[in-house]
Amino acid sequence: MEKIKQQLIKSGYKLTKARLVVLEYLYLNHLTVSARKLHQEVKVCDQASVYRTLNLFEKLNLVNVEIVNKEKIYCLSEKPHHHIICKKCGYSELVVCNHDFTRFKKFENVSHQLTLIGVCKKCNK
Amino acid sequence: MEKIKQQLIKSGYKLTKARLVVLEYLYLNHLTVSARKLHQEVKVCDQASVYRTLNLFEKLNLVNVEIVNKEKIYCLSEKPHHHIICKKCGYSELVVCNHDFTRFKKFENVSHQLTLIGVCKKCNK
DNA sequence: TTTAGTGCAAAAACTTTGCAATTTA
DNA sequence: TAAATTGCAAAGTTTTTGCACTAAA
Repeated sequence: MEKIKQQLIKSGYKLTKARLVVLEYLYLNHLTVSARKLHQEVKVCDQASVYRTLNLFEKLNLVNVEIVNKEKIYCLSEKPHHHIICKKCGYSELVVCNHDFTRFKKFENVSHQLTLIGVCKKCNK
Repeated sequence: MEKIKQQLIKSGYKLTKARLVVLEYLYLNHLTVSARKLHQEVKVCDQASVYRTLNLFEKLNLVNVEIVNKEKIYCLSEKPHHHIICKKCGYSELVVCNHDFTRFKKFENVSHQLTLIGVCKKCNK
């Protein structure tokens, strides 16, 4: 988390309350959050600020965006990992990332997003 | 494509003009399309029908949804494949899928979405 | 003190919905 | 012909924006 703060500063952005709150929220709940939910739960700042913050984080590649059940969800990309998500109840677990998808003929700076979607055994009873 | 049509029929859905057009569009342009663009280019049916069709296809797992540059993009999931996409110009290529991400302790019926995002060498000059 | 960032409220963009009319099987 | 699907127009959501005010460095 400190590292991310440093990166924000280094890139010329200020460490504002909105950014710190969103960052902390993503850090603590770093499984899955949509912008809407994040704003509902973090009442500290305006929704516009939540969106602006998430957009900034996205631009700086601090977060990954995925879609689950028609909802954009955000998570910190700090540590390489993925999620496996139950499409019925939303339960999710981290999946360690040990993939190397970086070598391509015509592309450089390649990063990857992997989302695993299934049904957890509880829901599948 | 025939296989998909059969699946629609078997699931009790009618082969309407809207569905055929969207299906064909996805088949021909099966790299990346957003709902908006799809509707712009396929002027045959109403936007509501495009959305309804894409939602149906999504429910039946006929398409995958990913996010690139804040845009939901759809592609047929018929053949296992992924995309590598240039985040600057949108240029994309298919990447053959040979991954097996199906075995998990607490999950069943696991499918995966993988998106590779980079910068193509043209843009990186 | 300066500049970036915020909140607010309004606008824009995106997606869904109800219902009468149409189309498919 | 019956049932599913569509178009249209309106409503609902989500996301962005302009601008005066505030906070960070």
